Amino acid sequence: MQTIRGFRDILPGRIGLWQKVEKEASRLFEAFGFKEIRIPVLEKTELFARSIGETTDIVEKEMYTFDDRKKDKLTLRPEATASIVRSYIQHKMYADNPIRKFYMTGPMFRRERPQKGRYRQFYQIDVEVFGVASAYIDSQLIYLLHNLFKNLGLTGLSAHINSLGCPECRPAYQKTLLNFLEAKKDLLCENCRRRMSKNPLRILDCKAQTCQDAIKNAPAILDNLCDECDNHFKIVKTTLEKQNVDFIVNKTLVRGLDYYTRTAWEIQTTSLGAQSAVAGGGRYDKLVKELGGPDTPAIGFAIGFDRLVEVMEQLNIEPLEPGLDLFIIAMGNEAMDKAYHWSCNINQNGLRSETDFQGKSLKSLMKKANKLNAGHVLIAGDKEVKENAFILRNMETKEQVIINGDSLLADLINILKKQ
RNA sequence: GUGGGUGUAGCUCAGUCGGUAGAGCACCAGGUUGUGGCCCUGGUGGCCGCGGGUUCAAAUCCCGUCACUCACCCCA
Repeated sequence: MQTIRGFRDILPGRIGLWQKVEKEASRLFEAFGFKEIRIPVLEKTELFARSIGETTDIVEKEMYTFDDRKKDKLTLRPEATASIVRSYIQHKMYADNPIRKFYMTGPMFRRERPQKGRYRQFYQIDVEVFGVASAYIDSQLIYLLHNLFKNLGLTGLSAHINSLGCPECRPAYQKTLLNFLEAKKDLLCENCRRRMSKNPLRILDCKAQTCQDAIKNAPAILDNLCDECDNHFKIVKTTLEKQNVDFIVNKTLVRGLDYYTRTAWEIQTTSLGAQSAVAGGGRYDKLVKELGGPDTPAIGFAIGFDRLVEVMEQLNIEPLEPGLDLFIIAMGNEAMDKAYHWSCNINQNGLRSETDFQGKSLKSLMKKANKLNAGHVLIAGDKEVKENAFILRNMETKEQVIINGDSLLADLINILKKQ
């Protein structure tokens, strides 16, 4: 038996970086006033089809969709935004306070061909803000990402930003773009010719060299924004500059989901081959209304957790690896019984301790203590039990002290807490 | 979905012309009857990814399949 394609176990030996990220992310997000939200892994297919877009690759061919026993069409979530919007609307969160700031972490599912940094079950750290139209929040989210990555010790990342306009200016721009493309139609790849009718903006993002050449002088949405969008984007840029967040304005950054408006961005890395996006986000001012809620501006981003961890591994960033405060070596039945109760008691006091019940030799248990990275070892053999005096060894300095059995727990906890 | 590469011990890998499997690390034990990291000695550990075919004989050649991996596509 083995995991199915594109699915994987993340074992304890490699969990340190995951925990480090989770800890720092929730600390930072909470500081900025975000609240954790937890949502289901399974939703009605319709939710994703309507929000992500019927003609996107995700909905067309990447979702895990099936009929449940009552013939409802269900889908394992391919992303989190749709579900959070659904939740916001379902619980009428807009009623008593339309401004909501959420974060969450969890698995997403897309049936793509796996490769480096891309799995069929992958994890995202997701942040969403509802009810704030101001460009400052766009800037703040990018700032937040920048800081999270900086705090985690990441280097070599770059933020690409763009504006996709809004329903005021995008239709006119699309017409301009289509006019331009019509003349170049024969030069475009098959895929892009298909895109012309469905989502012409995406052609700008095509990686095919022939398409890149063909659209070199294509009109950019950035040059065709309405005044409000233009102003919005300017505030995002100047705010980032003031906070010393480096960014690159990338006119061809389009992003694959239909719901984005105005600001869109991506954090890219060069260390994962073709999978360059470590995080991506954007504004989606029309989605809440489209899904049946009140007209509410919204914006969010997602971090590719798996990718982030892989980048951290490449940079040799230290994982979170709590050592052991005390390893108790017990030899003989009576000692083992004592060791068991001591260990439980010490753990209740917030210290980390372990003991071994296999009845092995002192030497092999010392080796084990060493491997567990124990700060101290308590030695309890027949002799110590008989004399009611136990040996506490500091594994780093090799100093040993005798601890009387009567006050052992209190003394131990005292010594260990000082470390 | 398309194309390439790779599957041998827990891990990293070697294995010649087809002759039934090896190293380093890890693990266990001993060297030290009760003291870790270094060192030395020994030991455990293999359906050679799985299934089929060719052959007297297959880790080795052929076909299929599963998985991993890289690129395309797309995205996080």
